[in-house]
Amino acid sequence: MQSVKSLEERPLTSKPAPSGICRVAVPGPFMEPLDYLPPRNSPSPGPGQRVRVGLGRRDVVGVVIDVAGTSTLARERLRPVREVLDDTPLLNPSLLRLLCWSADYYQHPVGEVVQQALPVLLRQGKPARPGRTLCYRLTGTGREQDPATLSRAPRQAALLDALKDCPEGLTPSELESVPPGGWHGPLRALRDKGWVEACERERAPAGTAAVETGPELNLDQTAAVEAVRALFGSFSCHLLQGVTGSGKTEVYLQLICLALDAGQQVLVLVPEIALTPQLVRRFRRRLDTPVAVLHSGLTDRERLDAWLSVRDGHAGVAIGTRSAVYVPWVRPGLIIVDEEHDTSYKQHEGFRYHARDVAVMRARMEEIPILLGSATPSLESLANVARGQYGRSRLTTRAGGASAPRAELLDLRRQTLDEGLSTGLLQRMEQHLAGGAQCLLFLNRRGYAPTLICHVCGWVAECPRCDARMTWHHGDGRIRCHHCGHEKPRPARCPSCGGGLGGLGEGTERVAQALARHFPGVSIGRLDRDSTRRKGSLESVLDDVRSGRHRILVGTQMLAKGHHFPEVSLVGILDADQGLFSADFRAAERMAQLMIQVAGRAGRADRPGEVLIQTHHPDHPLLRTLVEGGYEAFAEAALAERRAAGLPPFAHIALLRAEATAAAAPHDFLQAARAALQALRPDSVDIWGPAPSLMERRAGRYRAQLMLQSASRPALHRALRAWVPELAHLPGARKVRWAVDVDAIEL
DNA sequence: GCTATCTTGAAT
DNA sequence: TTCAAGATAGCT
Repeated sequence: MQSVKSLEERPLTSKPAPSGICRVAVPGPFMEPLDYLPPRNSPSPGPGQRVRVGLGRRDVVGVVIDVAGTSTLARERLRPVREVLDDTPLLNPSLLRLLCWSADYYQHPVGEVVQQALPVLLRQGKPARPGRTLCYRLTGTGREQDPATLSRAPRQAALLDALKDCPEGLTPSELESVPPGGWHGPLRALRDKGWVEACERERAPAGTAAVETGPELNLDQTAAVEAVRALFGSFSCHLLQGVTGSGKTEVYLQLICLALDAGQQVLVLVPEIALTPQLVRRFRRRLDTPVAVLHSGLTDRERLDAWLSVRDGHAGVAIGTRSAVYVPWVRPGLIIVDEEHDTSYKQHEGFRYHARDVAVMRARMEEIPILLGSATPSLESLANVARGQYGRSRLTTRAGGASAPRAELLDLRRQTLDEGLSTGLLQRMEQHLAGGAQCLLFLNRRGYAPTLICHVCGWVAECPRCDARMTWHHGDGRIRCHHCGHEKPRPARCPSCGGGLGGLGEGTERVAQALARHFPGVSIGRLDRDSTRRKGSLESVLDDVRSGRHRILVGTQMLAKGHHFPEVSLVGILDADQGLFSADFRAAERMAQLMIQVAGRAGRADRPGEVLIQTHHPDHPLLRTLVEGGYEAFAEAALAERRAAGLPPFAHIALLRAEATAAAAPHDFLQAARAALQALRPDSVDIWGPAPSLMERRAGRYRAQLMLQSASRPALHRALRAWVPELAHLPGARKVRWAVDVDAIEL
């Protein structure tokens, strides 16, 4: 383990003059820090230290951003800092800079931005010290046990196995993810045997031993590692484009090891769903350093401890979801963003930042390389490669030499459909099943039928709160709105005419039912949010597919994440048309990414997978390009379309969104906002709207938006900086909930 | 003239 | 965001 130099030992930023004015980021709608006088009886705090200050008639916790000589306000109008909460800076200057950049770029109040980068306990003013948490570890006898002897108690075996990896013990929430279906029982059994004991843990010891070494890298992987290694020590952005199963994670691990050897820390960002216990375990087994995990499932205490262990330089690796991009560190070495195309990196409410983009800026500020990995990179990143801004390495070989699946379009116009399944697809499934293989069907629609309709009068079940139809769920006999969560029992008869009701269209439930009819005796698994709601049920469905019990698996986009099924030889995409004609210009990109990701789940070396895509538009140019040329050809064509239409990444957009229960309020406010913007005469910025949002009414609120578009990023931001601070004072601003969404990804 | 509710402006 | 002063509606 490299020498650990804690933040406390680092030289402080220059000592502020005692008369200096503290500029403090406080929670509230302030685009700039507020000015305070130094505290009366203690030394003046410096940048990065938390302070308690008076704001109105209450006390709030803020962070000193910088110390200035003067204030725009008269000195006697300033209040002194009430209390300094940190002896040393909690956030270092480069992180403060990143936070200020973020606040400006996303036009969000700086105090809210800083606040959201802090663990909850620090936001509340609690001391920045690690706590002690109850955990469980193996006893001496426990360490001598072989999990294999517990074959009759698989959950105990899993627990034992996990505890062996962590000599310092596991906390209850870490145990949560180990065995499927609860850990209390198995843990009790292990404690009764005297193999496990309770203990208190302050933090993981400095040196954890790697218990596994990685496999030999192939040529592509080696080349990728070398390409990124050459970039160490300065800013550079590199795309790792690797088909599913090509071993991107091994490249990450090798690079992490190189950075650790050089005494540096590594930050790894993953999409929400990808941060599985298996991934964390793999990292812990392979790396010679504590691995701090940061995600929303932690308790406040655990989150603070993980955060501090990175900030103090204790953990060499931090792996986390979106908000981890703001974790402070002391020896920045490398940032990795896995599945960089994933839209969950963009926060969809409040401070609407894009963690991947912030990560790139962070790498630039820290002067370190950043690696973006994906099998299906975003068009933004591919455009940056084309412009020469990003480097790129490709991984083309799949594990075990599996070849890429063959894709084919199935023209639905010449097919009879049974519950969304064409004869052509059913026949092909039969062949594959007869050959002993498995089939996987993708339909991005859960429930039984997306519409419940009256066969007599045409009445359809609509959500009372949204401009949307309610989806019929057969399993529990209810109808529910997938947009707001509203649900009720499925009416027995048409409320309008008393006629009989039926389902229009297909969801996964209905397709699974139809498949059961077509393939009697074949076990069918379903993978969607409904079928995996119960804890452990996701794992049990996956196990049943891997063990071969299920021969057919039908599911939603959950299929696209992480699980590989080597025995699957046929992938059916039931409805490719959804993404083709959407009003959202990113729909096609998302559909192509999903299709490629789902297709990537299948196949093995001796039996390449086959992908059948059902469509009513087999001549659609983008779809054809995707099928004939693969994702890269698709991306090239899609980028050409975007360029011709002047859309991102060839233009930059920002949305002003507004919503209210009163139908006219959003439009009126946006109209005023538009006028205000035009009065500023922004240079080279186009204004579109106000226009109703794609689904105008949602959860009882009417929604509308105004779009700003510019080919020039500086021009767009100049306009935003002048305009956004005016918005709150506009007539009607308090009658709506409004938000600025810079680089909006969903329209 | 009273209270309950809404609107508005300000916070350093 | 949170707070409170001022404005307004509805009522006794």
